[in-house]
Amino acid sequence: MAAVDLATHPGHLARRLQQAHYLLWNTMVSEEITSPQFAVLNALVAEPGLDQRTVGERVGLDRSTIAEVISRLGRRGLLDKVRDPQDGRRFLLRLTEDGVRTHRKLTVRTARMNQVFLAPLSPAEQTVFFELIQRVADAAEGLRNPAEPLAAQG
Amino acid sequence: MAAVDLATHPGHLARRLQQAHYLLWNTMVSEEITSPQFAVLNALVAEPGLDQRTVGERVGLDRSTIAEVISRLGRRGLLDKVRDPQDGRRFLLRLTEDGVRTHRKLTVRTARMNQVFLAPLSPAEQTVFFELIQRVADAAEGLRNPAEPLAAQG
DNA sequence: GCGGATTAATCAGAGTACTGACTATTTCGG
DNA sequence: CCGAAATAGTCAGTACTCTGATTAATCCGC
Repeated sequence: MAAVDLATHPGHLARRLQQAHYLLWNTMVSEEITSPQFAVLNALVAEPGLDQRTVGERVGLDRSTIAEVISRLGRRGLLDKVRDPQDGRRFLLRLTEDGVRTHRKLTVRTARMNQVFLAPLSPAEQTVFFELIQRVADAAEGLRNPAEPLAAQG
Repeated sequence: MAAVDLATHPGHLARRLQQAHYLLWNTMVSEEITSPQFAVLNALVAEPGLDQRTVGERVGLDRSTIAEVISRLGRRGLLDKVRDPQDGRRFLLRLTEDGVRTHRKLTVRTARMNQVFLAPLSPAEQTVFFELIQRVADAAEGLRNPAEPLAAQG
């Protein structure tokens, strides 16, 4: 009997947390626009004219995934994609009016959903919740991209 | 400028946390066996002979996903699947020797990985981290399956 | 013991997410 | 200015994740 308790495995908890969120999003926010899609809309509201790669960086999606998400949003007429005249490798992204409207509508619903989602925690606990998750995620992302070249190691 | 700060959105944080975990798992634990696959192996070490649906329940995966995960583990010879003679709808699952060996090996590596992943938090913070995530996830899952029929509600 | 409801599993379809290989374009050293 | 390196984006392949529809087997009321 060498089984472990998955409740002490942060990866397992992270997955369960995300699943629970996905479910609530589906019922309280939108069945069409997903959470990552909303994140992309949001990034383009904040900084219109970003290129695809940078949007991915802002919302934490790799080049392949961001390409698919953007292609879906484009098909639904929520954003436009034009070649950068200054750099023919880039596509510049900008929300359509419909995209802006959709973002506005979902922003309200998302706020409501977050309240329900976090309701089991007191305001003080919510602050801790955000802070701890962020610290763990930031640190792990840091392991990925070693900013400074490491010195010799055995 | 109506953009929101995604750092205050638990869904976004959950996704980032999971991605960070995925990455670390890949480098520190296994490139072949994924974290959900390990969860299935673990469930079958704890309770050999479970059926597919129950395994899904234990690890938090729906019927479709668990079917695919199990089919992959079966293809790799890590588990066996036999019809329940008592109930012809069910498949009973049991790890092969190779499956048990793999679980044992990954258990060690997973423990190491969890230490690295949680290193940014003090032991006290780690406890809080687990507790808060679990409470939020449990509550959201509870919204999904109303255990007892609710009384009248306005 | 027949027939409808329930339950276990599969299948089709959509979306997210990664890696590795490739193409197109730009940048920069000589 | 030419060619190598770097960069943006695409494509193929794999895996996870959900929903809704379908199939097969069991359960249960009569």
